Amino acid sequence: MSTSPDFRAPATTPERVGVEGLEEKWALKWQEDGTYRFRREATRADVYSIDTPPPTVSGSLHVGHVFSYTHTDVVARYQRMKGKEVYYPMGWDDNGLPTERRVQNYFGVRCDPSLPYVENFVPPYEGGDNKSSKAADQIPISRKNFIELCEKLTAEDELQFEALWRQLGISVDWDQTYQTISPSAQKVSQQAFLNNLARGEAYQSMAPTLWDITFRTAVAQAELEDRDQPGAYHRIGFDGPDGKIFIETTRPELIPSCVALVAHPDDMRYQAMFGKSVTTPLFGVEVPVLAHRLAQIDKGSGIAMICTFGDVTDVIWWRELDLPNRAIIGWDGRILEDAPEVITSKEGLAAFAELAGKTVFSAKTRIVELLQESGDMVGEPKPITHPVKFFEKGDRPLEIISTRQWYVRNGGRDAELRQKLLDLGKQLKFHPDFMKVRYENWVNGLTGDWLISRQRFFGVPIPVWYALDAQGNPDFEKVLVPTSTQLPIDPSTDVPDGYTESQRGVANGFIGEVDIMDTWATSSLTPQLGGGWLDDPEKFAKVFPYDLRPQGQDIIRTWLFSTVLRAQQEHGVLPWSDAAISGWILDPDRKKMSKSKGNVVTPNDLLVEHSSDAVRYWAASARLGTDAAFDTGQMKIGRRLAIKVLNAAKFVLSFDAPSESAKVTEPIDQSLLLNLAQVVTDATAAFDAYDHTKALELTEKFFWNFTDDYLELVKERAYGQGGFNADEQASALVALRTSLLTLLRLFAPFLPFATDEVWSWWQTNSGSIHRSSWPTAKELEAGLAATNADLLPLASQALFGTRKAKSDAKASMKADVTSAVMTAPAGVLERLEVLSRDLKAAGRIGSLTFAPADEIAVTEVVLAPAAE
RNA sequence: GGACGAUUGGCGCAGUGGUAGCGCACUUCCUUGACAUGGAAGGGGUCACUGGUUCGAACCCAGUAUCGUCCA
Repeated sequence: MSTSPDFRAPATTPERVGVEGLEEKWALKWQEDGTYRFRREATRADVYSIDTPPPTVSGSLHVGHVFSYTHTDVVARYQRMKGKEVYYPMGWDDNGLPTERRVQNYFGVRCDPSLPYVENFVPPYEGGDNKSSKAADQIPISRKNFIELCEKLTAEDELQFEALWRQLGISVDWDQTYQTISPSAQKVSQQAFLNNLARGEAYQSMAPTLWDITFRTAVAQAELEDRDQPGAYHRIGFDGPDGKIFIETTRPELIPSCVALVAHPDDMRYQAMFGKSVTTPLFGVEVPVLAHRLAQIDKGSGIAMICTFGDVTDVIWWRELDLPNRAIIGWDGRILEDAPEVITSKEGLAAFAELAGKTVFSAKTRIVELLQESGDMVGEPKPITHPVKFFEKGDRPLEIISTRQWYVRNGGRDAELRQKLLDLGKQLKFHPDFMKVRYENWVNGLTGDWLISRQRFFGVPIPVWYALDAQGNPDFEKVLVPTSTQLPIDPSTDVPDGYTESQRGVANGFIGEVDIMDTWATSSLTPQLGGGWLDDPEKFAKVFPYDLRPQGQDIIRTWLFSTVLRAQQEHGVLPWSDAAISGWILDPDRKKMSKSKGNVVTPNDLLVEHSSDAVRYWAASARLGTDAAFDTGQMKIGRRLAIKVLNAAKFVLSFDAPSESAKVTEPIDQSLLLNLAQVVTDATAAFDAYDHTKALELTEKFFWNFTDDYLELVKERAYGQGGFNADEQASALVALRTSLLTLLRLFAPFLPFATDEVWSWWQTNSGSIHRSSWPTAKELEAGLAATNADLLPLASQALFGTRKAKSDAKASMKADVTSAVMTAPAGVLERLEVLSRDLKAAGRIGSLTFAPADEIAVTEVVLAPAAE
């Protein structure tokens, strides 16, 4: 049991203080004491819940992690001290491609689902260099073996992450962890999908799909990025009724899949051609010439060939102009063996045979030769640079192929849902507010539903089977679903109700869906995963909707958006009330730090070198949404601050505790507490507005004023020297201890190690400072005369005058002054005279007189002869 | 090309209408009994540019430039 903090409590201070070793000591103590454990008996109103996007465990630890997680932790600690029961779980994102990739490189294996499981499989090596190794050198293993290795490696990675967070002092409840691939996560993910399906929010569709040929998987809009690539315009003639029509294309290899030519309806050059037909070169296929607003008059020759499919504009044309599908690119990125049925001529089939089986690249080379031989191509290819769509994790251009995929409605094709999501975005409080625009831009820019099928191995299976008809062909309209109690399932090994395993793949039997879900389909459920949606509904009711979602600005369109979407579908509400967006870490050249640039610093070394409090100080000095420079200088300041806190505390606590009856009677002491009360008020307001940097700045500024000026000013009185009586001494002691008690708590969210260290010297009956109460202005101001507030800044100016006089005289600050005259404007002079005795003691001034003048200064200083 | 943000002393930043601030670095001084992992004093900026509003602009408005991020 702990009691309220008591400034009179006796203290035991160490001989020497330092920040070394505090991390190990306190991380252990907090763990033993369960300092950050969530107490679920709290009411919902008393809970503050945080939904942190789980870090990708297979990614490397990055100083950016330290940065943004500190921002969140500062808020968590503040809220805890405000009396909230903080629910701060930690998840591990071990689901998906990054893990697959890392396992391949780390163990030198790759997944081949056709292989059987091998008991006690030993991978060729462990601890790969994390560089991409050649697929040919990797040993193929079964899906089950592969997944076992994924799980083994992620478990190791999780331990590393946890150790770092503990060392950094992130106040996570380590009893509340979750993974995005664990059985319970799979259950949540599959249940949410089945709910989507039941409500008509999930559907399957045969559609042109952006396809990464390296990963052999479909890719969603959120995972796309444009990259400028070299290409070349090939000028190619199509035979028309009135002679040749020339197009310029970067993809001549797609001529066999050409379904039409298209020009802008206003383009005068092609008015006469609209509605007529032309014939494709080499393949002799008749295709129409059509008009569409998306054709660019000023691009190339102004008329383009529509293929199925060369780019996303082709997909739009294909859809809007109702064109046939003549796909020629397969899942492996090679030209299909069979030509489209529309190619019937002997010459056409012969030309296609030249391309069949080739990669897109080789097919392009060959068809250019063929076109040049036939004279259908004019001149040489004209090099250009143009934007090409890539999978953000891929390194080859995406192709568009037609496949059956599962989709989740996201407002991209539904104005009503889109508006609903925009409205929810307006309700969500972004910090800083301007980040909201990124969400709105994304929602407004959605062009289609969310494709969630992935043709990968390590992930959450789409939990459905399909019935097979009498011929043994799948009937994708007959979707067989599991019951909730069966989850999680793997359709490739589990069997739907009403069937037996022997019916798998046979006529009138069933087959399992082989695809897994997009990682976002699970990651968008972190509120549900972390809060116990299915397993612990009682807890879920206490933490959902959450109070805070902290995250980076880069994942607003992915993580934030998809989480809002799923919460809207499942619960009809926002998943959180506030979103705190951290900025980037920039290197000294103002470039974003990233592994590929080789400018990343290892967080562990930083924490050891500067201390965790110091690194936290640097991170906490950056405002939300603002990019911060990686700055070890700022860490050194943080380290100095932490040490200063320890030393100042040691000094204050070196005096005997004042008696029960002691009161703050001296005007300057009252002024100190009144000024501190204002800091408490302002810092609290700043925290409530998610402006932690302002709270830190205010506290820090006051603290330096406290040590540099106030401590010096009342030192003599606190020692009971210089002719002060016991009441006057006691007044200083109460003020000193009360201030320290308050300052420690104001600093606690930023410097959790140093502050709890001091707390343990002193508040031995009060438990951890991190479970103590946040200070209030009210408790400081009680019984004080508000009119004294102005004295502290005046005292600082007066001390400054004294120091300047000594500094100008090149004398030691300790030098005795025989006499001096302090000047100040008339009204101020009376106030300063109140401080006369403290000022004389602090400045070692024998005789201090006061005189009116425009400015506060110390003049006519007569230094005592230096004593030998 | 669009959206958003930034531009303040050598560096990193604060400052949203009333005579430019902080930290680091720099110069000089002080080894004082909490702290040399310290302290004191000092030098250094026409607040990116151009217009406008205003008695008054780093701050509000319009435009320009440069940088960054996201999206095309």
